[in-house]
Amino acid sequence: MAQTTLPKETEQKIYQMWEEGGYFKADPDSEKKPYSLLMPPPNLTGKLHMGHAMQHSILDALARFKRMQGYDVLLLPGVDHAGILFEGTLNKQLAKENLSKQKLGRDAWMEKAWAFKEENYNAFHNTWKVIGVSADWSREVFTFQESVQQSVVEEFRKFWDQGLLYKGAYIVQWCPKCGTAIEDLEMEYEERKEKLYYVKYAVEGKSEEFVTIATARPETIFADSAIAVYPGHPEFQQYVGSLVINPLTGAQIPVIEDKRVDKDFGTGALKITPGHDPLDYEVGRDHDLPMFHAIDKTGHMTHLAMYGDGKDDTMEGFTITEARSRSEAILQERGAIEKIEEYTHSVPVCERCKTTVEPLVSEEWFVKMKDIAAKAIEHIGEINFAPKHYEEMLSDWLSKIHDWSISRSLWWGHRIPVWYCENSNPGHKVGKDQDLVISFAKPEVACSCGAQNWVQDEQVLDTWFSSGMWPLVTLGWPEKTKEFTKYFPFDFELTSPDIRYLWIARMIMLALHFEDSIPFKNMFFHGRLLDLQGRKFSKSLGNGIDPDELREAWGTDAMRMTLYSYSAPGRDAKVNRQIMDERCKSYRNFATKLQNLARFIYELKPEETDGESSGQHEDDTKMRERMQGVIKEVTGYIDGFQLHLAVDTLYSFVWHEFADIYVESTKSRRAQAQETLEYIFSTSLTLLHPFMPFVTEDIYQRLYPEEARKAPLMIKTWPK
RNA sequence: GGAGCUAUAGCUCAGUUGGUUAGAGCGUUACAUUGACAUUGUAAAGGUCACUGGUUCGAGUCCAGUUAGCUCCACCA
Repeated sequence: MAQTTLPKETEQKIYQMWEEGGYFKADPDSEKKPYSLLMPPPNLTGKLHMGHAMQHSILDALARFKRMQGYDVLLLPGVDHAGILFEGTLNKQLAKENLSKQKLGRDAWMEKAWAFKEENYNAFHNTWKVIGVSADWSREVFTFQESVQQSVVEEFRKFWDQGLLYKGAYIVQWCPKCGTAIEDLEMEYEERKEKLYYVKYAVEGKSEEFVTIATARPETIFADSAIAVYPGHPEFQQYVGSLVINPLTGAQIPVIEDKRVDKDFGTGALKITPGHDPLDYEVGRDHDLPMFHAIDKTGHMTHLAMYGDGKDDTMEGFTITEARSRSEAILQERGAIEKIEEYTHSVPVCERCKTTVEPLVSEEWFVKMKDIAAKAIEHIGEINFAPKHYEEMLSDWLSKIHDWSISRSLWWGHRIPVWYCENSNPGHKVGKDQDLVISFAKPEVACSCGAQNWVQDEQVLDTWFSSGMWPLVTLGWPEKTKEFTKYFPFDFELTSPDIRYLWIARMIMLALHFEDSIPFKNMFFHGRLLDLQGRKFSKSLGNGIDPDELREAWGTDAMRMTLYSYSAPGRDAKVNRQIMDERCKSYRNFATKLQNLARFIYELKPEETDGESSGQHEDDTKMRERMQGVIKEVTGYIDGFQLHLAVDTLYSFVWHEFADIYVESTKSRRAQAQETLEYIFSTSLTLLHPFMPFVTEDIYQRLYPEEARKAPLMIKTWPK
């Protein structure tokens, strides 16, 4: 007796049969009405996990359902190059071989990167195919393939022509480990117990008078350019306009007043360090304060970290942690510390590598988002969200949007397609008149110096700059291909709620901006599978469940059914391996039930009619009516993306209404009921196919060899 | 500080538009077994649907509030 729903080899054979039959392929030339589904491209790191298995199972069920309903279905697959994540993962691996970006250099590193890409990429295909995804593999897209690179250049060029791009030195969140700017959305906060230092700044000319500030980061005192107090500070107001002495550098800095200083925090006075804090950056800008950098992009102290005139009075090269304790010691020595408090606060860390993020000023590219977001807000109602309330959440976020920082100091990504004339000293300002060309390849024209001394911008684009275009680039944008005409906007897209702002909001904005259209008609947010404590599955926690293991243990169809049972829109579920096994087991048993029903109904068919009239018994009529009801219910549930209800309905109908009650009741009048038995069973098989494609196809092939020779169950007409 | 989600059987979850005795899987208990199926069947135990109030002929379902948990956004000198 089989342990799984079907032997692996049988599943493989069936998949191969489908694929060779060309049933996965969309046909833009066909007369059939289109139904297009877009696979969220998994990140090119590691293997596919339970969340992917969930997404792909849902997509596949819908695709199969629509195909059976006679649509020309396009299930478009692809993979995301996952800029920062991929680069981080690769660098970690390289570190084990004692290699690094620096050691390898760009070209050698890229070679490694492409090899790593291949490795991951192939692993993806295996998982996809074994779980039965009926995607049109001939149209698969990788976000870093050349055609997409060309599309991204067009995207960039259009933004530029529309005056929506700008480049400049702004304060950004910088991850020293990844070596790049990241966005607010790519940070998370870690609660940390640190110290809050109350530091005294002596008032110039009055050695006994001080302005005291509270800071958690004494190492940034080197880059202070002012002290700000809130307006009307009872103690410090009198010093506004005076100078105070920086207790580390000895520099004189002004005391200013600013209403952004919180009078309830610390002493009501704030040191202003425009180079290393976003709020200070703004205050500094508004007060025309100079900007200093005491910390560099690698997280080490710069030459500004001088606390005396001596050659050795420097912290240059110190890490931030080292500099902090050293600064504390020096301030103590100098009597500049009034007190130190225990202080628990949240520290921003890089979501990818958990390194503390340093705000600093860097030269980056930005897209002006206000108008783009406004248009998205205007049209977002045209998208049908499941669950409904996500529409408002996205709309809220869009209304509070800020400019999008799109450049990343990485190598794995779409290179910014901007070429500067090497000799024209592009400097740090980029304006429309700059000697600059937007181009995928090196421009062939002469630049201002008369030769072709073009150099390309060193940075790459944020990975979401290309994935935000996913619904467009997968259909050949900006070309108006026949695929684009037929399949855009997509009928269905889904994702985990985690990336609704990073990704979903971007796709909506970009499609409306460039094509005046929503990117998809239905947007489905599935819930997440969490561990019993409600934590996300992660490598570091080791709490993940490998979909491959479930598949091996119970069979693909059993795993798919389990995932559908957890697919209620927007509902998370807490599971562990045991709970998943229990569900899988019940669906594996269900598959066995189907096989046994098939054997009973078809193989143990009565030879002769047993004298009963072949006319229908009252039970038969009732059963057929009930079947009609089930068809309606299931169709309705799938149309409403309630796969969990569809699956539930079929499970209890087939097992408990049909097998347990009806089939039992026909044993005394078997011949008379035979026709109805076959009708109910084959119809159920058809209805189950989108969810349990392998078992149902396998049974169908055996029971209906004649029909199956012409066409598999996969494209049998959906019952009405 | 702002927003959202969740609370139903021992566990994990369903419960479509408010309508008789609130469901499933697993678990528990008793019984059944040689003609499709022990990967089974029959039956049973187990729920004041978080709490309080409201709307209604009628509320797990709608409204308000309370409590608890989770998530997101903003801020964190």
